Parts: sequence; structure tokens; C-alpha cells
Amino acid sequence: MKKQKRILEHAEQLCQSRGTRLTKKRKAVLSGLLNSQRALSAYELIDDCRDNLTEKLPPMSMYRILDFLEQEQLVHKLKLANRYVACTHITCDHKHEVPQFLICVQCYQVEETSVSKSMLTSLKKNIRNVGFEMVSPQLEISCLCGDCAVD
Amino acid sequence: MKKQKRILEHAEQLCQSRGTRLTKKRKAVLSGLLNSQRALSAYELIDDCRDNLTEKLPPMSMYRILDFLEQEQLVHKLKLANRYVACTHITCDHKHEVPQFLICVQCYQVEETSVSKSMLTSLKKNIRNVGFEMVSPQLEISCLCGDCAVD
DNA sequence: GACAATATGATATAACATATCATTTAGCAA
DNA sequence: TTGCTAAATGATATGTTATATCATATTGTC
Repeated sequence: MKKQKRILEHAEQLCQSRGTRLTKKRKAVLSGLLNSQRALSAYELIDDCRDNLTEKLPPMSMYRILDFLEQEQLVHKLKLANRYVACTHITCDHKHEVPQFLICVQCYQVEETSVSKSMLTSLKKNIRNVGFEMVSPQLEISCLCGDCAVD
Repeated sequence: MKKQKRILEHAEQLCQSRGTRLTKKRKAVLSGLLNSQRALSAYELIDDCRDNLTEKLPPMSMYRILDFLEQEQLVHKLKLANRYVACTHITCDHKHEVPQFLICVQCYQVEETSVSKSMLTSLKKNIRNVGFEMVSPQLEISCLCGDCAVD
């Protein structure tokens, strides 16, 4: 997978430019997520890193590393699922429409779709009207993926 | 609070009409949620029922009761927060626009706002385009409430 | 190489949730 | 009323997600 290597390199540069470090373990965790088609829990990632990347990590370290990667915006925590995904747009410079997370509540496969600026603006306005503020323009939406919807 | 009594009575009728029972314990849990300004976790509700309603419930029973109330659509589980809220529209017969849950990620205060049918339709279409299906038209949106936003 | 700062490890425990089997309660027919 | 059945609840154990805290190791810099 060439793409993944490119993303990892980009991530490394990004950290460097910010004065933080993408250590071996942090890189392993990020790889683990990049390899996965699904959102993974911290404990699933621990297993994955041990089995596939020969990095043994205790839970505390895993959570710390995930926090770090989230701060660097390399990883996103899906609160709806208590699971983590790699940010797919790490290497993009251009602006997209705002991406939204579609989360399969059965298998944790994650897709993104976008929503128009105007729609989001109108949603934001509604929310302000009741005295709340969105913390992120990215929504997490409970879905079923094509496979799981078949049932 | 007269309103709450009315809601409880309505809930009871509703169960009766469906051949299910709103037992004392189930009623206590629903009251607990109706009394609260915030979404509560199962364990917070256990404490609340013990302290304020003299109903001692083990976790397993609490989860069962919450499942029951959810099935009867008297209670909604917020997946974003692992917490529960009473459905505020139990007593309403009329149709509203589709309500969305705004959840304060700090204090778990919950507000609802609505979203136009057309906006929702367009969102649904976007989601279908990538092969997913929304499981509910109600979104859960991470917010800060007015109080918590002050920081 | 010494020091400080950062990263990671170890241990314990909290918070959220479910599986399974036992007991109690409610509804109902004889 | 009794006894049966189904529904509800309890008890126990354990699984899963997450954090607090103190100890150790690694890295960067002078």
C-alpha cells in the first residue's frame, strides 16, 4: 500500500513542523487504524498492534497515544461508537465540503459523506437559537452499511 | 409538578393499550428521568432511584428497565453520551418537524431543535449515495450549552 | 554525560454493560 | 382459593471501555 506510506510520511512531517514527535509506537497505532476498514476500539487496537505490528501496549499507553493522535488531528474519536478512525484527509490540502461520519452501528464500518455549507449554516443557526453551540461541524450519524442492512 | 404526573399517567395508559405494564420500578425510573434536567447514566439513575424514590435497583434491572422504556418509546438512549433522557413528546399527538438532540458534552444537558423535512431528505439521499442507511432520523449532535460555553 | 522534558510502563480502579441462572410477582383459569 | 404460567426482578459473575497515579525509560540539548 503506497498510499498508506505516503500518509505516514506526511503525518511525520506534520508533527515535526509542530514540534511534536511521531514515535514508533504512535506510528504503529496510526498504521493500525489506516489498515482497518472499520473503526476500532482502543482494546482492539492493542490486539492489532501486538499481533500485526509487534508493539505491545498497555491500555493506558494506547489511550495516551490515541489522545495524542487526536490532538494532532491524525485520528478521530467517534463518540457514538467509542471507537477510533484515522483521518482520511491528512494528505489533502484543498477544501472539501464538510465531511460527516456515517457509522454502521453493527460492524463499525465508517463512510463519509458531505453536507453543503448552506445546510450546515442553517443547522448551526437552529442550534444557536436554543442557546447551544456545536462543538464540531462534523456530525456522527448512526447508520447501517449495505452489508448489515440486508438482514 | 403537574405536568410530570400527567406524563406518567399517559405513559401508563400507553402501556396498558399495548398490553405491557408500567410497574412501580419502571415508573420510578421514568420519574427519575423526568425530574432531571440532564441526561443520566444508568448508574446515576440507580443512585437517584435509591436516594429519592426509595427504589433499590441492581444494574442489571436498571438496564432491563431502560430497555423496556426505550421499546415503549418513553425513553431515548443517547449513544453519544451513554446516557438516557425521557421522551418529552410522550403526551403530544400532533406532528412536529423532526427533532434533533443537542447534547452538552460537558454537563449532559439536552435540548432539542428541529430540522426541516427537506434538509433531512437531502441528508438521507447523500447517505444512500454511499450505500448507507440512517437508522433514525434523529441526530445526536455534540454541543456546549450556554453555561458550559462560557469557559 | 548530565539534565530536563517527553514518552511509556505498571498497577489499580472506575464507569459502563451484559450473560446467565434463581427468585418473586402478577394475571388468570380451574 | 389454589395452582399454573408468564413476566419481572434479583444475584452473581464477568466483559468492555476508560482514567488516576506513580515509576521507569527514552530523547533532545547543553
